[in-house]
Amino acid sequence: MSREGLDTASQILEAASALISAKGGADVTMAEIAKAAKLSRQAVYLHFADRAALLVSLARYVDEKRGIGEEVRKMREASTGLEALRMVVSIQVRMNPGVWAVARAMDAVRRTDEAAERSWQDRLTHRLEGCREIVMRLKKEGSLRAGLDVPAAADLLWTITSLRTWEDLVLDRGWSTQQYEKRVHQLLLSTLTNS
Amino acid sequence: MSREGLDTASQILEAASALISAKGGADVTMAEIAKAAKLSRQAVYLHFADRAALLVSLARYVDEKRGIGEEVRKMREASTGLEALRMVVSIQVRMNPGVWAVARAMDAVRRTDEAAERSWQDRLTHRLEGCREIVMRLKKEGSLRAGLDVPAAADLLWTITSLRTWEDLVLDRGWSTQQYEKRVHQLLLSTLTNS
DNA sequence: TGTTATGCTTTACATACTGTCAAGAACAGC
DNA sequence: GCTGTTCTTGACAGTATGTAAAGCATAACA
Repeated sequence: MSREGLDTASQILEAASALISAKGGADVTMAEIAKAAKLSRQAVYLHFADRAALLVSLARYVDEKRGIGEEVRKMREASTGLEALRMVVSIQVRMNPGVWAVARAMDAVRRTDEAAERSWQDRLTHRLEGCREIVMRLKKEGSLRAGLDVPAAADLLWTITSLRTWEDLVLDRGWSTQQYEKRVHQLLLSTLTNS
Repeated sequence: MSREGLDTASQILEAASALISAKGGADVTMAEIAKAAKLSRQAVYLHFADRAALLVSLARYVDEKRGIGEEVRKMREASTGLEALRMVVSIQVRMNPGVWAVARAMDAVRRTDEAAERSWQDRLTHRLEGCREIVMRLKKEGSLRAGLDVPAAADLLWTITSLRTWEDLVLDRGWSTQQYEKRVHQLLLSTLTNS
């Protein structure tokens, strides 16, 4: 609780975030995290009930650090649905690199851990809600492609702009940031809109 | 090596496949697999060097059992690129339910295991090659959307028809098989073709 | 019929990680 | 100086992977 710097829990999350990003995977042990945070392994358990709880907090921490909330707020205030659509892709491009490794770690444990699964579903439905809003704006503005109902369009927007798709195209297929942004935007336009 | 039935390795893979499908995840231990195959845990290690080797073999086994090779062959012999495009989606619908759980298990271990990662990349590039063939047929037949180059189109086809997208839409978002088939086909048409 | 090779079992062990527990040190505020 | 909080140290139980060694059962072989 020193006046300068972060509290201990945040120090742990910071260290964990750095470690997971560096190793690029979920295979980070509690001992490694503790060491990186310059604490004993047991001290970590004084702040987080278990590994899953730490990861859940970590996901939230990484989001906040990246200022995702602010970005999403800006997107909501876009002048048109079409503009919001463009911004969604832009946000993915800027946020995903820093979020990816931690998200992978979450995804890996969520099958076996109840808390992680709930946290995952929270984030999932939250993003889905954002997609639904955009699609409804498109519809309201007459931009939504004919014969496409709102729920289906929202689901499509959601999966096309997912971290997984980004991972496929950028990390596996080696698309540059510019290529991803341009092509996925075009994909969304031809899929969801009548333009 | 009994005349009737499978050999021991196949018995193990069969048991592992059933277990992973039943539990729907990668959290299956070697002891559980052995028990399901009615063998001692050590006997499993007589047939597979380690857990990763077992999973790699398992992926191949599940593919063969489902007859994926035959399906892909049929798709290659489709009369037109547009027809092949329709068949890709159809294959996903029929194969993914039985392949999904095993693929999840593979995906989970591939970050930490070299053999699993190589096997994963093999399958990945193989499917990607199939996507490239289809896109080239589209181009040859003049169906490819204007301004879309072949590599980019192949990557898009590949990620849109991936197991992950299927998982997102069918398992997470609850799309029915018919909905997935129809909508994803439509998505591919409006994204990749000029129709 | 005896011998041998194969496939499997049993038991034990080394290693690594998670999570728990208890005793004590360091250090703050009062 | 006392007390409460935070952290450390060390130990422990439980579970998983993977290795090793000795023995058993059986089918093929001579």
